[in-house]
Amino acid sequence: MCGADDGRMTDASQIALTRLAGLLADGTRATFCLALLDGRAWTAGELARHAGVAPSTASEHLSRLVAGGVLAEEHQGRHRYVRLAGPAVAQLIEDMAAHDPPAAAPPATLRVAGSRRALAFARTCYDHLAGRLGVAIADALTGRGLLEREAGFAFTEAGVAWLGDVLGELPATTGRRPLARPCLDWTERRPHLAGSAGAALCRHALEQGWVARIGSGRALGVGPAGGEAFSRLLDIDVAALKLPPDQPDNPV
Amino acid sequence: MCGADDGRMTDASQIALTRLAGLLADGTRATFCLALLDGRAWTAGELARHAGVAPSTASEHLSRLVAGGVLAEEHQGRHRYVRLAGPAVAQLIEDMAAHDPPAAAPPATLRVAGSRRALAFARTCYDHLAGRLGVAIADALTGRGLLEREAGFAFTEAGVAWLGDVLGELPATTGRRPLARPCLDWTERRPHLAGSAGAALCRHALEQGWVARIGSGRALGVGPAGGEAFSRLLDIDVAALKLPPDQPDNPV
DNA sequence: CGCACATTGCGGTCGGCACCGAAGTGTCGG
DNA sequence: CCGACACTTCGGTGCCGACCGCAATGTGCG
Repeated sequence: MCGADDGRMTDASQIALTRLAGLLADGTRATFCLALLDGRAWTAGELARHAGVAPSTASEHLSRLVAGGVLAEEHQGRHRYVRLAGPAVAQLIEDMAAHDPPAAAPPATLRVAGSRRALAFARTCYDHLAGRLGVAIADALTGRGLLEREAGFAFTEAGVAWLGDVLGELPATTGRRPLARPCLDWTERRPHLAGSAGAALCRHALEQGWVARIGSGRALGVGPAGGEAFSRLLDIDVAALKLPPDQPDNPV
Repeated sequence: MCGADDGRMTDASQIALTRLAGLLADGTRATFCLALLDGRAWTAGELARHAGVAPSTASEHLSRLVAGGVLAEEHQGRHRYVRLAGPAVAQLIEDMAAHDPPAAAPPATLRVAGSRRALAFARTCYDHLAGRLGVAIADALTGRGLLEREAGFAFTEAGVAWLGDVLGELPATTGRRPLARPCLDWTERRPHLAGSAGAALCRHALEQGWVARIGSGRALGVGPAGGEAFSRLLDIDVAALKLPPDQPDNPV
């Protein structure tokens, strides 16, 4: 009745299946994909260091993953940022990683999901703050008339004064690096504050103990001092950021 | 806050991911798995011929797939039957095969699902009838007092008469092969009729045009003559078998 | 009991691929 | 304009695995 040309269809599926599986069958590439499960965009060098391979090796792997539709890439200056191509790919990788060979393993998927949510909350991007916290800072600066969004980011006169007040001194502006620059956030899809001011603010936050690195990655946690500081300086409610508004509460 | 020991967790996921992906990254193994997507159990030799490799090669691949939890095996006489380990594995393989590299391909999943349903309906098993049709035949024979289920299958006196009436002659019983034997159906999980009577009935159904092979596999289609014959001989409603009762209608 | 057949185990061969180091290209920042 | 840095490209090396043929094992059937 039906079932004609099953052979051709199977052949096409076969090459698609082996191609995708082959991409994930390598330990280094699998390490890349699992690291990218946090939803962030990583640079090629970061992934190389994370996996313990030479940058040239990582470059080849990334090119292959991008060509295979597993990753999406974006060039930003001298960096090559890569992220998972989409939620379907992320789901597929989680499913495969969760698949147990003989006996069941503890629910690893749960921990990955939790980790992903934590990382979307606050992290560093290159040398400045990103994630929901970074976006909230940019929003608060704009809302209080300290930062202009027209033609890229630019601090107002009041904004420069605020910056000097917070940091104790203004960041050096000797080079060509602008004081403020917008940087697209990879998880929020909205700009956060980059440039020398963004870097100085991030360094200051780390030095003051407002935020602290979690583990060896770029994830950040906000301590009590940070909650107080962000609330006092910019009226940001850090606790409210930890659960995104569109995602009430689904601990799986 | 959270996120501790992410490294260990990632390592564990990494080996699980590469292990599973490595199993599916080979063309021959992928061909096996795609063939098994029909839900049937195949013998090692059948899969070897289907993929065009030596039996020894197929044997190694199957052992690896079984050890990796992708396939489940069952030994029946001198045959080694393998099938997908479970619906989760089948879903995973379909998802991976449907994943498009650069541009999207037509919905192959639909066709596979359709094919699978058709194959679960009627097929050959070794040399006799299986699938829902095979199970229905065994049920009808039992219900009409032609077949006893105690201590394996055994035809009653009326059953032997019915058999001779249908076939025109009784199947040879010279060897040690029993006239009737139960054979567990892989998709229905219930026994159907094997033995020399099952083989003779299958051969007769093919010769009379009651059923016909679909493509090169073991799938069978039931023609008009078959519908009439099964209804007249055993009061089986073939049309009702085509949609399983517990699965109303979900064309995906 | 003996033949036929399905399957498995074992060496041996060969191709593919992951890896590195070194050299080249483009960008950032002073 | 120049140095530092991120990344890419290009040989070259070594290992892993897919494949086969042959021999051995176990089962079904006459």
